[in-house]
Amino acid sequence: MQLDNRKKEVLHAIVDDYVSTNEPVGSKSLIERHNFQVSSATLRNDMAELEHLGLIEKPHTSAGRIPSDKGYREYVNSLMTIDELSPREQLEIEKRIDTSVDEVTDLIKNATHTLSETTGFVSLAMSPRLKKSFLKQLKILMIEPGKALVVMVLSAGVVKDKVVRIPNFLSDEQIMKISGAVEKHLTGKPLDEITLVTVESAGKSTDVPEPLLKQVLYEAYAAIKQADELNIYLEGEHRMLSLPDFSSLGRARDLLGTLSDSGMVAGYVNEMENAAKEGGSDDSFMIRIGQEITLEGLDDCSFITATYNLTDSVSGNIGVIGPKRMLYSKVISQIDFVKKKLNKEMQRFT
Amino acid sequence: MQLDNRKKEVLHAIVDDYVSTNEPVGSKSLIERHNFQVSSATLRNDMAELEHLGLIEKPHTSAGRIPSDKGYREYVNSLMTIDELSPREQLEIEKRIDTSVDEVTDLIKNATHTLSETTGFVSLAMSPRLKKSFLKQLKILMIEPGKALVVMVLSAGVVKDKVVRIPNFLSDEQIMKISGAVEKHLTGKPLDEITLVTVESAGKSTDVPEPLLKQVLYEAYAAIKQADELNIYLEGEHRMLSLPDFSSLGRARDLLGTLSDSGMVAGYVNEMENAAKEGGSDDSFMIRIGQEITLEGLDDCSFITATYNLTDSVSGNIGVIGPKRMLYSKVISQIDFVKKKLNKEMQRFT
DNA sequence: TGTTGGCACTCGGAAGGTAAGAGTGCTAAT
DNA sequence: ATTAGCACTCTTACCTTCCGAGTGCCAACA
Repeated sequence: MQLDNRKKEVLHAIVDDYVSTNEPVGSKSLIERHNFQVSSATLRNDMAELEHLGLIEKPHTSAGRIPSDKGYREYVNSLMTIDELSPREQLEIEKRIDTSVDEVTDLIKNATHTLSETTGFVSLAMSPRLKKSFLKQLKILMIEPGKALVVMVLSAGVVKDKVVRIPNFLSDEQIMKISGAVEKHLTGKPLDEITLVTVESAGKSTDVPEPLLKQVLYEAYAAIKQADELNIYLEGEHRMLSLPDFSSLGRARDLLGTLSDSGMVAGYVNEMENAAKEGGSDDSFMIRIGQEITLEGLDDCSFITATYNLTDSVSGNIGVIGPKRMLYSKVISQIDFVKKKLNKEMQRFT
Repeated sequence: MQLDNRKKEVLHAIVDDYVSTNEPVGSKSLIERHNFQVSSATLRNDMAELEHLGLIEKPHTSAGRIPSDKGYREYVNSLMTIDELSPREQLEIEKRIDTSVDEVTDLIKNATHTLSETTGFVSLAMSPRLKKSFLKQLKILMIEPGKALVVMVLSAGVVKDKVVRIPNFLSDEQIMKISGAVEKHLTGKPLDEITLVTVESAGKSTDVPEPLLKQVLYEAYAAIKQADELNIYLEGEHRMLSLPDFSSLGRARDLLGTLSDSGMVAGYVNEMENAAKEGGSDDSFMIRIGQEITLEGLDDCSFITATYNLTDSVSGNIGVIGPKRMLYSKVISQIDFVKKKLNKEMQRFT
């Protein structure tokens, strides 16, 4: 995209003005508000050019221009500058995140909540991708005949457990034997390398009769697999209703309808993450604008996520879904700050 | 409320018509749609009377009448008849609730989801009130230096746990001692009878040095208290946006804003439950209509909940928040059916 | 070649005015 | 107690008009 400097400034100004006023911006008001040393007619020529390039568009013939998805994209990629949050703002966020929690999950939820409050948009976080973390402990505890609890401690400092059904007549002792054998064989293995076969071979060394053993091992395997399932935390959906961008009930309904299917959103975030990894983009933010988002009803939204790290190999995402008419630089620095705060606090757990 | 038969029929008809058409109903359309053996002028007189009694009201001078909160209340209390769901509908619900889950919590979530889908409204469920359930097992497991897991098995078939911090230099053995002592003293006690004092005295019999012991016991106590905290599950908030009753963005925003504070909703449900218990109402449904609801933004809603039972003494609530312009009898039978299904499936866990 | 002033043109939105329709309350008659 | 009739009210939809912001283009200019 080869734009001369003034055209860049014009696009920049249009985005800024439109974001702050929510009105299509015309050549005249552009002159009034910014210090362009040229006349409105000149800007009109520039704007016609920008429109030709698909960076801005007009809602109808006699209105000003608004940025197109492509225009926002250009703005985000090359035009905007991101500056740090002011100390005030930083303090505000630090005050909000409650870090006196005992589990990583709570910390993430807190961060998500804070992010939604500070941005005024929908925030979301994915639970850490635990596939790459390894098993530090695994215990099967007898709860009552027919019922046991599989407790797993993972390298990332996370504890997971699951109630499982076991054959009724297994004794406490037998369970302990199995538990010990499984733990011995699996400790140190990353979750994504543990398969049903691995688990079953781990149980071989016990003298528990075959079919019973097999059932317990299967349940243990299921518990392990459940441990690396991804959760998503979404917050502040209702805030979208306060934005003029969603003052049409139809849009709002489509948006919230889609967001209510959290599994679908989680899937999309995962796709984004994978695409970013493959694309080799070392940019720390993933940004999708408007129609770039393939989820239904998010045409007027932008999706911005960052990656937090629980350990070197275990990470997750945290970010925001807002109107595409947003203060990108501000929101990005807010996400960035929350992410950093999260990374720092997470060290306590690992 | 002494109403002659025809007036009752008129109110009944007005509610029915208004619920199904969402239009204020006038004397003429009332005649057309129902088999009143009198003229519209007579109905007009009756309606004037009903309005005088505060049971119906008109949005403006030249419109038909709509039921007031009091009118709905009369309808719900004395006018409507509740009939069972058709076999079709029953089947539909049974098909939807996935009962192949391992934990009570998942069952409740499933039921809530189903209820929202079948009614088309917001559904909600409270987790079981575990105060009255007693401790069957309590184990403190060492995870790593400074960190332990408190696992509790409750009489209601529920397993709860919490990661807690403990002094770094406590040994595995010491923790096991404490765990054993606490379990021995507390097993069989209902949760609401366990206090910090109880827990601390339970630890006396160990030979672990005082300040360390005290910290562990405190954490154990905190874990127990956390176990009986109430959770609320809310589903389908976005469905409200599809209802004509909330086609005004302002109303919709207020409603979803309030619902987003799940703690507040949970508190309200609890209040309702307590009020019902004190009132000695043996009615199995709690119904709040319009302004009867003290939560902000729910003026146009009705709140209907029923009580499910996990055990004799452990119960929770499940229900619906919908527009007050709803098919009460249908919704009530839907909730009733889901509740019964839930009660039945829960027996598996206890 | 890029910039500028000028001007005719377009279109959406606000304002105002009218007509239709549904429903009411009241009165007088049955 | 019930009914027919009628004047009155109020909302809604629809039309017309008008204003202003903004555009594109042209001819003149540096």
